[in-house]
Amino acid sequence: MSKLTAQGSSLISTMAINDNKAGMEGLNKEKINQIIFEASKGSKFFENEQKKEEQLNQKILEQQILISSLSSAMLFHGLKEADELIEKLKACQDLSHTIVHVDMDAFYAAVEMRDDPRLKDKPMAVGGMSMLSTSNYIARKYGVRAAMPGFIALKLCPNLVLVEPNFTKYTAVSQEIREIFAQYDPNFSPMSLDEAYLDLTEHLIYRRGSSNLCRIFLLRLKTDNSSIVVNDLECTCNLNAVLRPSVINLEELKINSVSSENLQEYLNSLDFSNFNLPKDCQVCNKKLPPFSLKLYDTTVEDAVLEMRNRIEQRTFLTASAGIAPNTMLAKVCSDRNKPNGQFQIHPDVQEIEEFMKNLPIRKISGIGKVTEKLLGSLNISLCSDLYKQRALLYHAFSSLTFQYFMKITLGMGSTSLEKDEERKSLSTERTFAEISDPAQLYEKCAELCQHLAKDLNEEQLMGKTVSLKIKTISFEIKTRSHTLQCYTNDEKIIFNAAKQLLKVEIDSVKQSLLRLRLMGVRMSKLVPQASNQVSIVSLFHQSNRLTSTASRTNTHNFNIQKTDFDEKDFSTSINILEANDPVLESTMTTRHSQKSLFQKTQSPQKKSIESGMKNSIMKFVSKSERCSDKIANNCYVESNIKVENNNNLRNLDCENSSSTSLKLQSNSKSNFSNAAMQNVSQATLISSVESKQKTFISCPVCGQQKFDWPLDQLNQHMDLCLSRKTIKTILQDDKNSNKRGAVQVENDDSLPSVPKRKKTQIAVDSYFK
DNA sequence: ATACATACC
DNA sequence: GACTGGTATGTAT
Repeated sequence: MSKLTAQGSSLISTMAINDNKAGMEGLNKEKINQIIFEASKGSKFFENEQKKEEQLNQKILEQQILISSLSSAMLFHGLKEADELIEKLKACQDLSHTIVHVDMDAFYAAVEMRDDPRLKDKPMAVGGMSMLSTSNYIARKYGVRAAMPGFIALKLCPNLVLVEPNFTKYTAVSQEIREIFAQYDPNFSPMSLDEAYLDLTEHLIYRRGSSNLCRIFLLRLKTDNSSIVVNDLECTCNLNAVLRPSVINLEELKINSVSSENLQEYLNSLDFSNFNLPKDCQVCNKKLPPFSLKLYDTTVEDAVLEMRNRIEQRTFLTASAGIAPNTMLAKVCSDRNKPNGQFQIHPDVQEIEEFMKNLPIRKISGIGKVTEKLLGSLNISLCSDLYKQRALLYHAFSSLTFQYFMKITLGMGSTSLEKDEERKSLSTERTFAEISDPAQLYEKCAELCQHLAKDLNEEQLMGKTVSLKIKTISFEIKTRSHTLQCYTNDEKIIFNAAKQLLKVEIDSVKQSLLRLRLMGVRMSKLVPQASNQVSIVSLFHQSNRLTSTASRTNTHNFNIQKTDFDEKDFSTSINILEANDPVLESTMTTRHSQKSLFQKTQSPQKKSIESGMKNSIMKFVSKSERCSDKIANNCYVESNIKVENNNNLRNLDCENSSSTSLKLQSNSKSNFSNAAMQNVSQATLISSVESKQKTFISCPVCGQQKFDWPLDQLNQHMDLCLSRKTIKTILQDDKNSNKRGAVQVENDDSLPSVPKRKKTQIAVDSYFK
């Protein structure tokens, strides 16, 4: 602090170099900060940072005032509350899991160095002049790091080599490491292309009972300690896939006869030239490299070492790992011995306490530079300080944040990896050279909406809330959002909403221009698009056929009549695109699209088995029970839904149309508008019978029938029915068997640092395959 | 429901 | 000269 302010009012603390990252210890921070400062000062960006800094200082000031106004009685109360919470937390501390966080070392940079050895001894970074994704360890010595603009990095390190990112390549490598992860935890939780959490608890049980053979792997012989050296003539295929089966096969009997203690020695003594092994790789035809055999123990350390070695053999890249009883600690541990190392915190309260004592709060995932500074003003810099200042924290922060802090100080975190929650939002944004011409702004907006609609369609999603994000040339960020009447992924409807949000902003700076450097569009409140909308339409036809009085129903009935926005609220002269026929047809296939550099990808298991309809039912049901106990219930709900769903389909197929109904989100005027059809994605459809322009609808839950039941009323009715009847019955048994303690905080759900994955929608039995 | 801020990679 | 892009979530209103 003092050093920074000593340089004048100028240097911004939150902008200063962050030496938190591995490989950045003991830098000449002062010099680096000076260079960053010189490169930044006077820029719009810098001015905005100053503004933010002032706001933060203001917040700190207010916090100080609040703190100093606390009476000793209040402080005592805070202390009491804190201690009570801590007791409850301790009571439900779970040390029975073995969580591992695996993180590739300088991932993008490492891939580039692997593929271009000329980079190996040079400072390099992946990214461009305006932003870096990552840097190698040589560059880090100069203070060059991820999230730093390239032009500043070049000032810090004039010899820095910039490499354009190649995401296709990183994704391919990511695929390879995930294949390995899956062998240790099929339910692993990827956080980005280069890192994942694994729950090794089950693997370790299996491992302890496994034969030595299962724990022997091939390692290429290294000429030095650091990295595998490959020459051009040698095979670089997956060595353990190509050769391990034959080696193990040949040696099986002997290996089984040697005692575990002597086995490694025996493996070292083997001379493979005597073996009848292929000399060349059957995949690439190149010469197979010389190798040794390594036996790994049944311990966690060896399991993780084995995994890391296999990653290296497979990708020629190194990974670091952290082993601990929860995700929060595992994450911190994986950073401890980076690069190419691992660290374990054993499931022991004393050891955890000892570890937390001197751990800087900034190391905890979820505590960033702002929270660090905020807490710094309360003399908190280590995790143990959170405990010391617990009485203050109780008063200074929301109860959620307070709980989060208390959990940190106790070294507690999530002990399960709840996987693959459906995404909550999808967005696209672009930075550009200043645009202020309204026509061009609308044009940009249209582009973004087109992009977003494409992504939504590729992911088979529809959303309800459209948000516009803008960043002015002075880096001020604004978001404006509007929730539509119904779910959509139609480009025109999205644009119609976005353009009107944009219009308000353009109009609001009256007499002058809205000058932007960035625009983005986001869709949230997502539901899966019914994957079989076409067949649903045909089901309408089918049910019509069943009813002699049925009137014609065709797709034109579903056309949207007007745009979703109220025209009176957002009258606009811009008329580039009008909302039209949203797409009714969609395919059954689920396509994956590669998104951000860091985005998690969903597990393949899930996507392949879900139909849109089932998804929507799951979504609907889960919403009501979102906060309840998860895994067990979900499995149960899941299987019930499956049955119900099948029954539904059977009902449709046969003539039993006694219960005919449709649950739709509120809708208007026309019996079944197009928008309503889109809402089928979150509908439970059994069947529908139309007669003489009127519709006879019955609730699929209770069977109650009504003539021309207004959709919003039916909706409400079904909400009630489902939540009251279905869910309650389904969950009744579980509630009994799954008693939940009075301690709310046991569940990590709402805490910032916890990697959140909601429920597992994979069928129960797939776990055991 | 909306806006903004913080955090993560 | 130049300071990203995508997602989630907490806080405040």
